[in-house]
Amino acid sequence: MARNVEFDEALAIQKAMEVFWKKGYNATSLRDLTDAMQINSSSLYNTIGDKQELFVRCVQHYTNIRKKDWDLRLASERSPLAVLTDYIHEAVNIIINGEDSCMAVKSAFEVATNDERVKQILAADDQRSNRFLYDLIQKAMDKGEIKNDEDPALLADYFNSTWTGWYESYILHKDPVKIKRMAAYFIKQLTK
Amino acid sequence: MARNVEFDEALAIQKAMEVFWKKGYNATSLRDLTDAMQINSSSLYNTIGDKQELFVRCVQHYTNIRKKDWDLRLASERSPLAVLTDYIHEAVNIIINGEDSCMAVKSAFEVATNDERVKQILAADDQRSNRFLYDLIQKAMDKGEIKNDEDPALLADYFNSTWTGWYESYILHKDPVKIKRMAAYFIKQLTK
DNA sequence: CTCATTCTGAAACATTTGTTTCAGAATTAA
DNA sequence: TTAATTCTGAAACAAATGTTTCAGAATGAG
Repeated sequence: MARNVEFDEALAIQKAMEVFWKKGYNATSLRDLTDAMQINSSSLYNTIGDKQELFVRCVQHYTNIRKKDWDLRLASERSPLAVLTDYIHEAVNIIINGEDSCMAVKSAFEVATNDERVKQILAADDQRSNRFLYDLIQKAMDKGEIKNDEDPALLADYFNSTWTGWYESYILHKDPVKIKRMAAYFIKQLTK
Repeated sequence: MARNVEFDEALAIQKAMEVFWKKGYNATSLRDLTDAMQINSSSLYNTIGDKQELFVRCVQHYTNIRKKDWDLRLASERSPLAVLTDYIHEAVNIIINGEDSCMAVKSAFEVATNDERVKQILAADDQRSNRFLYDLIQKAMDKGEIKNDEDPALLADYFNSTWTGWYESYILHKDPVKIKRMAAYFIKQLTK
């Protein structure tokens, strides 16, 4: 037959994702992308497609990574509450030390309103995040690690939406203490 | 001397703000703006300045409106808790019925990371929002309307960052019940 | 090796972008 | 009215945008 694709598509998607993550969809040009991916635009259009398609693939990639992380944590042998508090502390560290906000959050506000496919991917991702919290809360309640006088689904919903505001706060104020105090209050609410 | 500016600048800013609000900064073109403002680009550049400057003015305008609303509510004769719960219910209605998410939130994620002036304006706005909540919580505690076993500043921080996630949730799931249930839990936490 | 097929690189594409130019219309103070 | 000044409209600007084209290099099957 004929020759195969020369570049590593997975790596190229990873590189493109990093650019989209940092600059956002609309502020990223095709040149920015092909520079980072180290491929020619003709190769891009031959294999992946146009800018929108590439973005969809990048968001997919981003949410896949998150999914793997949640699955790994859920499979842990440790106590549900410990897994949950660890997760929260690591989330705080990512907010405080990360170079950019969560790509899912940024994309929800910039792109999801106009692109149905992106919205679907992010909605599914949010649902998994929700489910992750729900499972941990439920298990922690069963084990008596936290009080069970509240609907775990409601708590999962509520806590799941809480992170987003922490990102915004850190963008505006760059105050690590603020985030840490909110996280501490968050955990205290669960356990007390 | 010479002739005066023909167009109503305040109205033009309002119109520009609506476009930026809906489409975001980067997805809005100068043509989009001049069409909505009904002025020629030469007039725009002569009076207000370039696209960035116009955006700054629009964000300013947006946050000014919010400030007025908070001041009005704080001046109310009603009980602090009633003012607070009313505010929350109205916020929920805006999320559920509004055509777009909060412009301050959208701009924080899309622009504030790259534009120092926008960041400053939004940080100041966030501080006022915080202060608004703090004052109400403090007053409600003094009046014994809510329990006072928690630092009001922490509560204000925490609650202030909570809204943002509700917007994201509504973009992704368009589920009014979800938002209402979170708001109810929110109020319950305060009062119980 | 041959040859059909597929990929790549560089250039070109038409649009759209944000911004500027400038002649002429409009205005105001004298 | 005059004259100095400032605004407006239409057109033009270079640069950047997303996308396509195509000749030739690379590849794998026979």
